[in-house]
Amino acid sequence: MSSTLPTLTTTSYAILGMVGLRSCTTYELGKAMQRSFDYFWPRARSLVYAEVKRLATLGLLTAHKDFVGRRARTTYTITVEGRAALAAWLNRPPQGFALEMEGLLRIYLANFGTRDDLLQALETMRQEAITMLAIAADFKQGYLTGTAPFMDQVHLRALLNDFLSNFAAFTYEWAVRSLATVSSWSDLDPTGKQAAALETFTHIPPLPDSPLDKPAEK
Amino acid sequence: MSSTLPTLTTTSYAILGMVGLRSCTTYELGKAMQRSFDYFWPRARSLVYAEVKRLATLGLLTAHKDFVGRRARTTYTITVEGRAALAAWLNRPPQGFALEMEGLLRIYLANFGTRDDLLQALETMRQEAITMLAIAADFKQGYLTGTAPFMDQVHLRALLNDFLSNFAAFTYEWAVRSLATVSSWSDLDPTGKQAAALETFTHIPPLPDSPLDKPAEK
DNA sequence: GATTACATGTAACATGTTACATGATTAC
DNA sequence: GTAATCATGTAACATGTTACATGTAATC
Repeated sequence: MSSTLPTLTTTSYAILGMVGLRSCTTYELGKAMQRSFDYFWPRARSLVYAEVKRLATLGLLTAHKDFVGRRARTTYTITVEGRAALAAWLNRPPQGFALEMEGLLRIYLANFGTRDDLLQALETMRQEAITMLAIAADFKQGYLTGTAPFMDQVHLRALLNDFLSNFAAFTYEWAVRSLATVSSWSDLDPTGKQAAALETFTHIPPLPDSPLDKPAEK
Repeated sequence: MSSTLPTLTTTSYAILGMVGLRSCTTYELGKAMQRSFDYFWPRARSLVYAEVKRLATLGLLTAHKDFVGRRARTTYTITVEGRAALAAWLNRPPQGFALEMEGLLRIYLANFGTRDDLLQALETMRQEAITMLAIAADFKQGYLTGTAPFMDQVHLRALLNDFLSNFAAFTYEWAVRSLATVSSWSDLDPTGKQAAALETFTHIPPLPDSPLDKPAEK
């Protein structure tokens, strides 16, 4: 025991953890992944197949094969070693986040295109925020009516939903006010737009003035 | 002219656009990329070298070689075709966004670890938000004092900074309130925590009730 | 003149995605 | 019984990262 594992990726732990919550087939896993992780750890369904096999090889999952007609399928269950690996991972500090937003890149480079291009990009982002809000509302519904899976995890899921729904709401509001600003322009020429823009910089939220427990410098 | 280009990636356009803003060497490009794109299109510096060559081969950039001592270096400049390619790209709707946040995954799987693990993860996220706020504050400073590069783009950069600084502020506040919640627990056991959690679901922001201009369905 | 930091790149590798293939089940 | 959709997977490919290698300038 306690041999050092070949380094697993975050995705490995994500999958290991999902199986830990409930034994399931690879297919269910792929589905659940999309339902649950899409907004904070998005991965293609096809990844699951390879990863789950690797985890089984490492002894972190056990595979149970059965048949539907003549077609095989595999159900995976977490092992004691799997739980230990998860616990060890959770004890290490998390990686930083990454945000990829082509829409923002388009703002950065907007002056190579037109005002209408920019409006279009902003509108697309607004639509996405709406989609995300709708999904968050669904989750809310599920938990409030008690029909959501893993009701015993509400206290944790609530933290997540707080983040995700407010992220969506914030994005929505930003898109709306940006659309208003750009709509008020007749083109993307800087002339006459600087003063108002500089003014908005004064509204950006200040640094928190009393860090709760900033770790001591060494 | 107008031959269809072999499909360029978003990263290609990001690089093409940076060169468009100002001709520069590959090294400067790598630096600038990190300074500018890190929070909405993060990529490793080493990518630039390969990509810039490809763009030159396609005729979207021109390369100018000169020497520092006996060592060659290359300065790139955008071509007319490069500008056209950028404009065409800006006219297409942007890809959706992707958020990758290991910290949120750890919340999802928190019950495989301890309360302290979770507090640690939240604290790491709070620190990251602080870092991001500090960077946003620097940009603000640069623009307000007029020392920032590309001052003529303030009207666009202001939209970006609005997003990024508010995203950071939002994340900071979420981390603080989540830390408070988890601190009030003695462990991660669900017992006695559900009611309060369900209550928070009632606070999630509602869907906007009058979409501005939801595109007509077909 | 040795050490360190800046500048310029390459190669090997890791990770992830798209497109396809094909069996089983359901709806008509 | 045939079309559509669900379930299960594989292989080829695209993209991106880490680690290294090495020249040049700055500093002391």
